[in-house]
Amino acid sequence: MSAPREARRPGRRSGDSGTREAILTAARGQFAAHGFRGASLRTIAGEAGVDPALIRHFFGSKDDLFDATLEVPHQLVERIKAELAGEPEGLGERLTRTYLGLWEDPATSGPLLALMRSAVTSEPAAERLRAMLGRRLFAEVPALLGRSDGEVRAALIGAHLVGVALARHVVRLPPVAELDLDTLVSYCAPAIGRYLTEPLGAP
Amino acid sequence: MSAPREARRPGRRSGDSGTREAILTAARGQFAAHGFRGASLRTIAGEAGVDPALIRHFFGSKDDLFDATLEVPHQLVERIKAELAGEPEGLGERLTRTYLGLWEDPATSGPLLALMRSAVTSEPAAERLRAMLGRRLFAEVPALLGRSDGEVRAALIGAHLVGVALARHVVRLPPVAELDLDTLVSYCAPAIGRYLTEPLGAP
DNA sequence: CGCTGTTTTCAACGAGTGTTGAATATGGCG
DNA sequence: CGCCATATTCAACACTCGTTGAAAACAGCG
Repeated sequence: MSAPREARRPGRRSGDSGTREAILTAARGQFAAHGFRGASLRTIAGEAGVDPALIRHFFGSKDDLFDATLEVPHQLVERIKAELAGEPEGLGERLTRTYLGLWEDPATSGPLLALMRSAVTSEPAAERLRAMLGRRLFAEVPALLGRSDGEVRAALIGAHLVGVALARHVVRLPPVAELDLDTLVSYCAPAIGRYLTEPLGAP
Repeated sequence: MSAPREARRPGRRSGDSGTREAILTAARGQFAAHGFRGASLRTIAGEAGVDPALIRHFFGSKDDLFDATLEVPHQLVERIKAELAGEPEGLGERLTRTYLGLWEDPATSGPLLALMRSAVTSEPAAERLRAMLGRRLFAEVPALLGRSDGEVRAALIGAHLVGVALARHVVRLPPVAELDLDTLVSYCAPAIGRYLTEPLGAP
């Protein structure tokens, strides 16, 4: 089934063993699959073909390892901010396509899953998410959009999109999970667009 | 800090000790706070002022206890179905107010939180949620709405509302969490209404 | 009263957790 | 070559977890 099981003796390996990266990759996978609490250092180490003690040597505690995993989402926030700075024509559709597209690519969906699974279960992780979104995204949206109530609009849009991603990729609810990306985008984009431009509140 | 610590000796207690209900209440609280994995039988038992072994005596395994906790959400599904059967005038607003209102009342928000936290982290719980929504809600929506694509519409509405509830009550994202219910409903209701009535897809 | 069934605690097992200190091998520098 | 820093494993500690079998106290019925 898996790699040869000759018990490896201690000591440094030959050549450029990309062990550090292997651990990070395994950690992302496990955090994405089971959340922060559900993922165990022993499983992560096993998947990386490594002793658990090595994780501590490289990263310190389990929390520190989780932090090291959160670099990618930071880049994603930047990507969305860049999108918002573009021309407002068709912004709603581009936004939903970009965001939902991030969930289709395993390379980016992994960290997003990990963040979601962990933020829902552990308060410290939720705090990190709040800080990341609040300080780095919402704070700049009003300026980018040229509207004073941009923060609320951004939050509503985020809530809707996250809800769709959750239904599609976490709970895998049949109707939303089985649509292909293009039709799903065409369904959601109008609502997103209206949150961007139309007046808020009751008519 | 807490109750008197006289070590209680074994044996039945006097009178009608509502212990079974106490365990259920504590379980709901802990599952809501930490999800299925994060909640421990020992903590639940401690909060109910009871030995962990008593949980097994009443409910069996931890999974069985969790199942016993899921009665309330079943009732909530029925409540939403009743709403959908009402007159279509202003249905969007009534729906979002009803659903988001469920999250404001601690009695109903507890089980919802537990379900959400657990469905996101554990696949069996997600399966239960899928079954509950798929069989008991989505299956009947097309008939209730008198539209063939009612299932997709219901899923999109659900995704949006769940996303808002998640932002407001789980992650507690400032803009959405701090609005009072009425304005929040007035912001979201139009989008929900359009998912109910307007043609789906790109213009 | 005595018997039976239910409720309750106790003590413990076995597995899994994060973490730690020490031992061993390799790489690269002087 | 010799030396030090780095990479790697091993063995173990101190917990916590879910689960279990048995014993003790009470309730209610005959």
